[in-house]
Amino acid sequence: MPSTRKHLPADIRRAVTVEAVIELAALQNPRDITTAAIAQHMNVTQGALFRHFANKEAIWQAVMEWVSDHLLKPIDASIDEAETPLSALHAVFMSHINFVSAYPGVPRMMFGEMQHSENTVPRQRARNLVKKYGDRIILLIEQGKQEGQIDPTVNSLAARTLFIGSIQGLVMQSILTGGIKNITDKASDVFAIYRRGIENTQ
Amino acid sequence: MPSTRKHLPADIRRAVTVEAVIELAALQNPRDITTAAIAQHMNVTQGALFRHFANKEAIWQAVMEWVSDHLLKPIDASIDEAETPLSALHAVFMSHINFVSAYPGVPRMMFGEMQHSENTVPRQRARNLVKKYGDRIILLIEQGKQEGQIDPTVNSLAARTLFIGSIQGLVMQSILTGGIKNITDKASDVFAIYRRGIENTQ
DNA sequence: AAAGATAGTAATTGATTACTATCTTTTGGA
DNA sequence: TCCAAAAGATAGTAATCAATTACTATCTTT
Repeated sequence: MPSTRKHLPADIRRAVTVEAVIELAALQNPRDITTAAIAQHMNVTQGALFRHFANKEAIWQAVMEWVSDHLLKPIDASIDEAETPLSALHAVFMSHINFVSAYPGVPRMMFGEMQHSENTVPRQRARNLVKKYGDRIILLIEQGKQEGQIDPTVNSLAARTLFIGSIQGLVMQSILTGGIKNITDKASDVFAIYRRGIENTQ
Repeated sequence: MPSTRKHLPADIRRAVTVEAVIELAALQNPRDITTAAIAQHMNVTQGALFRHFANKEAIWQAVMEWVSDHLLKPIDASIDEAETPLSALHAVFMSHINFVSAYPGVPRMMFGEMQHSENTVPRQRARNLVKKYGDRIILLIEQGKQEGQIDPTVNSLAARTLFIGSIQGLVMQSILTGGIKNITDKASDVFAIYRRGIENTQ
């Protein structure tokens, strides 16, 4: 239960702002979330936002940092707990699906940030997140090859692309059908195909 | 060489407008392509656009129709020419990659249209295109199962999701790296993994 | 309790946007 | 050759947006 106090400490207010943006992103195109809409959603006047952020871009920057933290943390935990590279890939896959299921606005924001032509700070953060994420996938695939679990003839870069794409496909379909809830069920079947695609079948 | 005449017949002018939007979408986020930018790109004043389109949404509608035509046509041709369902899938995959390689702005527009919350006509067209496309994939997969080329235990819906996702993954990566040209090379490796994932290995 | 610091309000600004009203030029057929 | 209709130019409008300003309320420290 967030405090109903009117005056919040600056760091709390910034966190509340980030939450507001993430919640709004689940309901509408992130690109046309106005500062007025953000402020209204957190019961504050529009001008108050600029007490805590230099400009709107700074808000997006904070949001992307939040996403980076909250996606990578459970994923790294999944990797640590897994016993084999292939089971780690599966765990990462499911962690990721759980994340986008909990925060449906996030993939929409990522798509949006990527499309920028100018290299804004938020976009750099988004790119950086995807890169870090991809590096972890590559590492697991290489480990899987070494341990004989993954076919050595598989192109690791292509496997990484397909891994990320498989989640994108699930997200896109959930956007189409409207429901992001049953995404978890379908995820298993999709990963099963992916797994067959890279697994070593000697 | 397009005519350098100032006054063009209405149907030609509409076609030129669609082309302008598609070209601009390759350079910037489709959402913030202004009518002024479209007009400037085709050497016309902004007000002139509204001689040929009732409003901006009508422009997007025309663009989505163009996309639908120009994507489905070569894909249907690929399917007709192919001899087996699996080779048809491969041909469709490559047709699609060639298309997004030729018109890098199109996937960006599709992503953007999908994210709308309101059900605008352009968004409906986009959804409809994805549905038609997906139906073709499902059909090929089912045929492949019947002919024994594709593993019958594979979930067809999941296979469709992964097929579309694989292309999305390639597009996303090309957006990240900036170059959409070498996407064709990587595409083969990605499809190879996908193929392994669904192929019948009796 | 006084005083300064922090957080929020309400109103306003300039810039940008889609769209429109009016005038001008071009085009093609009689 | 002339003229009406089509196409484009010019010059607006109203609405929206991010950002700023002057001021007020509320906390915290001494």
